[in-house]
Amino acid sequence: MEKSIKYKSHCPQYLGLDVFGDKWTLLIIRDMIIDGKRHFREFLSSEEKIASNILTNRLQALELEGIIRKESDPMHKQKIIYSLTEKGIDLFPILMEIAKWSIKYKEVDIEKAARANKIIKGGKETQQAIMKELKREHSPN
Amino acid sequence: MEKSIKYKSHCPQYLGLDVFGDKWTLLIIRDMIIDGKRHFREFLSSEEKIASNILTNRLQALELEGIIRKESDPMHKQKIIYSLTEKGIDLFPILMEIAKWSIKYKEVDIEKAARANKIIKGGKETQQAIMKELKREHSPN
DNA sequence: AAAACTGATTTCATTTTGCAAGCAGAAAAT
DNA sequence: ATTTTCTGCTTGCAAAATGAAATCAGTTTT
Repeated sequence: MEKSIKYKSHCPQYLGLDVFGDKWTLLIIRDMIIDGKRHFREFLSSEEKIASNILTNRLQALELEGIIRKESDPMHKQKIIYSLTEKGIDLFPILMEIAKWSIKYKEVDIEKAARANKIIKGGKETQQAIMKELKREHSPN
Repeated sequence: MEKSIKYKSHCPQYLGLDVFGDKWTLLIIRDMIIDGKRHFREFLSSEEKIASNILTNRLQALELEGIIRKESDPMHKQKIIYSLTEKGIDLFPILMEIAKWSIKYKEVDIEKAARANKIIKGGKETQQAIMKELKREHSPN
């Protein structure tokens, strides 16, 4: 993720990968979209075990990019709720295509594959319904 | 891309990102799929200017992963032709979803956006036709 | 008052990347 | 025939990113 240096190109794939082309960023988005995670410690506890400094760095970058939003939990002054913007929710189709490919070619956990396949077989409508629901869940305030 | 160490999880997104979750890998695939590039020097000449050692590294990893195939050019003994396997061609939908997102949120080159939008609007059929054609072009021998 | 939990920071070793130059071999040009 | 150019690829080294562990100051909970 570049700070705001000049872009190397204006190719659509490059511009996307410049934002989320690394090992962790899309996994954080996955945590939020698929697993409904919202707090720092939840992200830390994911199977892949991201380091806390990297997590902090990515959350900041994602907020700066306008993909997530930081809000303080009204119920717990010290807790911070991370939620997705529309820009973040729109990464969902990318996550699904990655899942599709992995299910075909890698040894994906059978339950997770089943869960993903349900959405894939549901087609565009199912996917849009999920995204619509996500937009409600993640709406500000 | 991990050598063959234990996977951190069997989550579909993680397993995919473990293969192509970096700045360069999908750009090489883009070069092959979108721009029809087949030779080392062609990849080197892309706008984003990948370093030659990184390129070598990624091409090796992609071959090891079974995403690309190396063949020597019968017309030019010293030239090597890199082509896509089915596993590589199946990354095309991911590239398209990334393009879709970038066109919506980033300053994508207008001509490249138009080219991508044509495919997007063509729907699943257009996409499948392109992939079928790619499979012919990239078939071994 | 102590303990546990919050998001984050610090330190430091390891790994990955970026950059520039250079390589041997093959083909093309002179 | 010999120089020049082109091929995929390597090397050396600096810079940046990552990983791991310990630690932090507040805030809740016990």
